Amino acid sequence: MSDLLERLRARGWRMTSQRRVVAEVLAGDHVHLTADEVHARAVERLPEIARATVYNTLGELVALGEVVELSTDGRAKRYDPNARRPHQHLVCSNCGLIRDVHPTGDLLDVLPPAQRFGFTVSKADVTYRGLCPGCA
Amino acid sequence: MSDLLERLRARGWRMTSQRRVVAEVLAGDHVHLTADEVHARAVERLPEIARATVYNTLGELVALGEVVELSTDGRAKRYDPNARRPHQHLVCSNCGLIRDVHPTGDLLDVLPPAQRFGFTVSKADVTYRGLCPGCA
DNA sequence: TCCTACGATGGACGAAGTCCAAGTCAAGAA
DNA sequence: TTCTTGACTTGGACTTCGTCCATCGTAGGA
Repeated sequence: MSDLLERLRARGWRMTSQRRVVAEVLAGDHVHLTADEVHARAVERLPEIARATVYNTLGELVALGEVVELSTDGRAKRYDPNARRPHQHLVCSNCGLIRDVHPTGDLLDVLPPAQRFGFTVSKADVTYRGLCPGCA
Repeated sequence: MSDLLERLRARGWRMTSQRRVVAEVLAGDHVHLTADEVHARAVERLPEIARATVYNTLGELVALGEVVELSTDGRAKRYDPNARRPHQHLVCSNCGLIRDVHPTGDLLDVLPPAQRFGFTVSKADVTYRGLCPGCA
């Protein structure tokens, strides 16, 4: 994750304790926290950090392409730090557990030209749904 | 759409003017209205209809499998009456236009067992993103 | 060390959705 | 047809998630 901080600094990001803490909270695989969860964990390390700062920082990380935003359930958006390797998501319909998955092949290939209605299609976001081992 | 009303009645739905109006507002293809849009159109036909009633009715239609709920942008949920024929969605990244599309093949096939983490995967929701003819 | 523009703060605000107590009415019973 | 009743509707308060903004603080260059 420190390479993330390096990349951000290289792009002219002013490094503050708040931004560092948010970036650290997001470290890891299969991490899909809501903004409030990020804030709660950030507060443990930096008690004064404001909710608005977390929202601002998450928005910037998304704009920089370092984090992807997902809304799998229509409730709070979740933030996924694994943005550098494209992937999709597998969600448990019962408990909400989310895993990053890598389908084989190109998902755009299965959408024939006649089904594109003249759109220039550039990506496909897939949410696989089912039951996780614990809920099945 | 009147067959929808028949199906609902057959399932023991008490038919009220409010429910009828909501069902009528949702008629058609490529319809993807938000709850507030449904309410606005319902009010044109039945001025006293309450927002809560629209939410209740939409929730019931979803529970009955007659309407699918989608959240393509993390903002308000949208309601798609074309629930009887499985399909996916193609969304314009610029203006938000949504079309129903039918990809070829089974989208579950491209997720290898090793990528399922023990989940029982039952469906795949796909959002294709790109630019519509008007925005390209 | 000093400056200053960029970032953080926190409280108000807004959008989307839920909840609930009280009133209304669809549809079966008589 | 009228009666009855439980299901449905109403509207306003409330919750959650997120944004905005005026003011304050500070990272990092001079």
